[in-house]
Amino acid sequence: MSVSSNILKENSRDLLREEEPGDDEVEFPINDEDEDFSITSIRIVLVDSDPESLCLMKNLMTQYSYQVRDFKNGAEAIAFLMMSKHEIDLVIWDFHVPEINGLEALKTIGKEMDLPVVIMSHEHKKKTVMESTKRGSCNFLLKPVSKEIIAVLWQHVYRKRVSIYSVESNPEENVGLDQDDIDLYQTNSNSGEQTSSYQKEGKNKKPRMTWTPELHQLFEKAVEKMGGVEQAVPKQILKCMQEEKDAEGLTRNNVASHLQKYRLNSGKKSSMIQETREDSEWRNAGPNTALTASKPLPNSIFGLHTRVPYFANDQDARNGPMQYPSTNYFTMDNGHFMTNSFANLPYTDSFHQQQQQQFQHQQYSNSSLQLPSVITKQEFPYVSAALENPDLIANENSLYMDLGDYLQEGLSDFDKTNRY
DNA sequence: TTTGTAATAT
DNA sequence: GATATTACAA
Repeated sequence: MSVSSNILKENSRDLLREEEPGDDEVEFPINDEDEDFSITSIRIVLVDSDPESLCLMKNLMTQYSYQVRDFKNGAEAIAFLMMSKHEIDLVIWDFHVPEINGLEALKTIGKEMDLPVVIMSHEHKKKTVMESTKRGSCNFLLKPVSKEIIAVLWQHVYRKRVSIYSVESNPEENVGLDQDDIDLYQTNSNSGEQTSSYQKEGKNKKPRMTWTPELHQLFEKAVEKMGGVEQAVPKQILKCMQEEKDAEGLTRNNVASHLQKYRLNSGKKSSMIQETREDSEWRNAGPNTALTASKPLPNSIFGLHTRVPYFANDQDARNGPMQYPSTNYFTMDNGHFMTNSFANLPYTDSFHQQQQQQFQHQQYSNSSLQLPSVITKQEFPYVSAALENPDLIANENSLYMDLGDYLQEGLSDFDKTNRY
């Protein structure tokens, strides 16, 4: 652990070099004697037409052990990228670069290379943010970019390297499509049947049922009506539910299974009264206590994703995180612009409220640095390396976009443009 | 037959 | 990992 932070530091020292005109073969030293996840240092191309901002950002990033190659000119940056795309880990592009703005950059980079792109801008008009995100920006940073944010930029790279969710997005379909190919992914949104691979030889499998919040509400109501979790019994619950509403396709087994989980859950609730003192200290730590950052965040399933999840419609999007806390979340980064959708969408029933609490507990609320909700053990060394100098940690630029608006305007578009 | 539980599949 | 399905003992 300390080893990797040392590596980071050492590397950062001699790796940075100024851009030399004419020197086309600029390359970052690469030595990935890839043991477990040996990332020596993260190589970033930074593009911003504003020299001051560029310089500031670069300096800051350098302090965090990133290797930075900066460009004022978009065309040059693209040229460089074309040449060195395999040596670069991440691109940060100012939205307002004149010749090649953020969107164009996203388009080109998306087409020509497989690199995560972060867009930044001095403003955060909805349109700017939306367009960037739709175009595939994996983060949107408001300038001036705070240190905390910079400290965690590595994760975009890390996610990609580990490729947990290996991005299987039919690359061939992507080639040659134009700016207006926004609805590229709309394949089977409404076009009747889907002839998916698992539908071989007429043996269509029974579809997996999902417990929507609505369904669960019904379920809970039924359970309540028959005197609590312990009394209720699958068959009667089912009957009760079907009286209430046409719960078509719902089997007794489904109910039994759900009841099983539900009981488990409610049992846990009553016995899980207390958090450890350490937890509490961590959670209650003030916003500027950089020290607290040394406590590893809990390892869990929620986390940053550089893709926007796919939802069939707005309603699903709102419900999704509750419905599938483990798989369907509206996660964005760093707590600045994006956050889980449940945040503004309180639930009224106890089951979901409980889940919501769990979410929030594991979410940004317990991080003084607005780190992503979750960092795995493996990831942690990189963060801690970056954070080793507490002086660098400041707390500023807390900006929130109103998520309600965002969802309303954005989701129908996301829905068309992004699949998960 | 139904239920509770645990293994198995997604 | 979590959740849904399936299997099976009680």
